[in-house]
Amino acid sequence: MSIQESGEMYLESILVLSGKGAVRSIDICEYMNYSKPSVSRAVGILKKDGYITVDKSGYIELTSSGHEIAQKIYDRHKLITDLLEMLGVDKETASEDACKIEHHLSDKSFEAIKKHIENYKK
Amino acid sequence: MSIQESGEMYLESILVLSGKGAVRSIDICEYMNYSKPSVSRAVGILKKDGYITVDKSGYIELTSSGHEIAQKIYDRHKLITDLLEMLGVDKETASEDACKIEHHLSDKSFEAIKKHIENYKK
DNA sequence: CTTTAAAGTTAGCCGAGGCTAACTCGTTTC
DNA sequence: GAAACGAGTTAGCCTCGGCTAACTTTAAAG
Repeated sequence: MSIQESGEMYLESILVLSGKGAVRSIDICEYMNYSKPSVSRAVGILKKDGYITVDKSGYIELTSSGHEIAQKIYDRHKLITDLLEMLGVDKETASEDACKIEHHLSDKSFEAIKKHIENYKK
Repeated sequence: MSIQESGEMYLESILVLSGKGAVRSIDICEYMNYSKPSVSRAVGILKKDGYITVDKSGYIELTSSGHEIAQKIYDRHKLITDLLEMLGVDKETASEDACKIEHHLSDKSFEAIKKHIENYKK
């Protein structure tokens, strides 16, 4: 089965947490504010589908396909946040909106916004 | 219970269909490409929650609260489509993306984009 | 060594929101 | 007036993705 929106959120969270050290399920629980069983199941699915690996000690790492998705979503998150902030939206609202929108932006729209922001910065 | 994303889609569809004549459940089925039972249940919920009225013949109308939500979502749809088209995205992709993003844009971001587009047009 | 605490899993509930199959009901058509 | 068709409903299935309760397992602390 192809990845769902919730799966994208988990992968993105793992990517973010990876930047701060080793990642276990419990870290995902705290970060996403989900219960242990919810995270346990999600981790099992992501593992089964080859998006992450989990070692004997419970440490989680993104595979290349998992990393690809996580990075794609994270890039969208940053881009949308930047766009909204450029338009005068406060950081917090921009990030909240980006969090939900990031899953729904096509590649075409992503590229268009990116080009626009790059031009604007010049 | 407060309205869900799917409820917003139904209300928006009813608004759009209203512009083309009277609206029955079967019209919503065709427009949204959903089965009759799915639409029947959704219509029942929207009615129960006071977003629409359904007369003895099955004709559906938005109440003021239903219309408010439908219009809000439709306005977001148009705004996002406009924004993406301004950035060079083709009409079809812009509309598809807008369809999904429209449910996730805060009032703040909506207003910011609106102001930006208005300035740009001048 | 035993107790405790932290991490993870298993079992099973729930709501949302799709679906099909099969029924009802009203109108049209022969 | 009987058959057929169109619209809507009822019953019930399924997946997704949260949840709690309760269990296991491992490691730390006394």
